[in-house]
Amino acid sequence: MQTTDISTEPEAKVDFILKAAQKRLGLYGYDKTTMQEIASDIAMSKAAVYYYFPDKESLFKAVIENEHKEFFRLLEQRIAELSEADQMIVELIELRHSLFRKFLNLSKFRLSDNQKVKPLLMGLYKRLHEKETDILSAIFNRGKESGIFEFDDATELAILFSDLLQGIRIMEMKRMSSIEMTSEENAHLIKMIRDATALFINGLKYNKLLKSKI
Amino acid sequence: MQTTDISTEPEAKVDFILKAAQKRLGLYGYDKTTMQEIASDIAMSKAAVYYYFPDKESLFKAVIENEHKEFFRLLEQRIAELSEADQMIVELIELRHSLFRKFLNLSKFRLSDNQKVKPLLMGLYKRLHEKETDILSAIFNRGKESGIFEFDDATELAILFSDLLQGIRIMEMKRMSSIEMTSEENAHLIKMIRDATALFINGLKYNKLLKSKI
DNA sequence: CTTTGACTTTTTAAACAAAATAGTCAGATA
DNA sequence: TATCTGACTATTTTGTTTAAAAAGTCAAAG
Repeated sequence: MQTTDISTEPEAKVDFILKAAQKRLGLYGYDKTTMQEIASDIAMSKAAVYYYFPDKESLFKAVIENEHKEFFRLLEQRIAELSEADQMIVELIELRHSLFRKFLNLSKFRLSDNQKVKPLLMGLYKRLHEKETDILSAIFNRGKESGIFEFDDATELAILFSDLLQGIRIMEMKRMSSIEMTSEENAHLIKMIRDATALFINGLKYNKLLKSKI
Repeated sequence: MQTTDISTEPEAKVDFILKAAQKRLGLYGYDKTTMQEIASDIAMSKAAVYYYFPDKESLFKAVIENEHKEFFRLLEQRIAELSEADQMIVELIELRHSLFRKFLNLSKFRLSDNQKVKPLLMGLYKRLHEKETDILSAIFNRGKESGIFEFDDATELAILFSDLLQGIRIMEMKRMSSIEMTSEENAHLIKMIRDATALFINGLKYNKLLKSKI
């Protein structure tokens, strides 16, 4: 878990700690990583870590927020390169899946479900979900304007789609043998997500055809 | 919780116990109902209940299997009265939703998640899921034959649809304020299920249109 | 064949002690 | 001054024992 040498710039040090924390968090989850371990990974004392972050919760919150920010940055960049709404949705689910994989253990909050951390994770997930549905709404509306989709309420539709994807993830995780996700399991999950997405998109297109014929 | 008088027929006595157990199970879940309570509810001694059922697990297993049997009996009866595949699917999700509501506390296995009961519940859920996907497969195939649906693999499709519905239920439950489900929450859940189903069906119809045009 | 009260066994819950980890701080270092 | 550390305290988690509750058994009775 030892990472390369420590940067001396003040700003970069924070990033350095974040990166170390991210590794542990992604692999073992909140409860199973100690502040001492993170400090040791980057050859710092625990107290030094506390110099940059007031407490464990803040550190992990920063890690997750960082990751979410990166997700949305990448997503908006990729979407900007596309013109059709259906392609944008496909791009979104692919990127969203990598984010999910990165924080697999966080999603598996059955084990190590510290009652104190739950509100934090819930809050962060809620924000992610909200921003995701905002972007989805915008994409759906774009599809409506360009004349390939038809529906009533873009926000409701976005929430439904987002829930549906999360639901598929949860169901597939329940089937998983151990804590870890094998590559077969991952392949199956991403296939289900793609299939569901394709059907969903086609449903919206069918709605459009129905309306056009009237 | 006192139920009316006890039947004296030997066969009916089993049903009587099952009914009493069902009430408790549906309301409080496995861990929070004792054999003594069930016995008291129907003015029997605990030992008498044990005369009919070897242990607690068998009793509750019988309760759930009973309910599943009833669900499939009703479902097949209703389906037989319909001619179109899309209508059948709608009928299925409505009936399935009432079954879900009946055993809400069982689904909420966060609280009172006795590690010993989980395998039992998992096994029973698996069987329900399998039979449900079998029926769904048959319906999808019927829709394909009658020329309104198009897809590759009916079984995969059925599993996807069933997972997707269960996922929506789980997501909605996570949003629920307390243990109980308010009528607003129920209304929202059934709306999401209906919307998702409608889109799913339309997706299959769009696939058919695409194929026809080629 | 069915039921029961009294019984034993197993499981859950409470209380407490021990170990691990989070978080603090005065002083060192550069 | 800003950064860092070892040694410290406070809190949380874990393990252990004990008491209470619930599961499960059985000889005897109706």
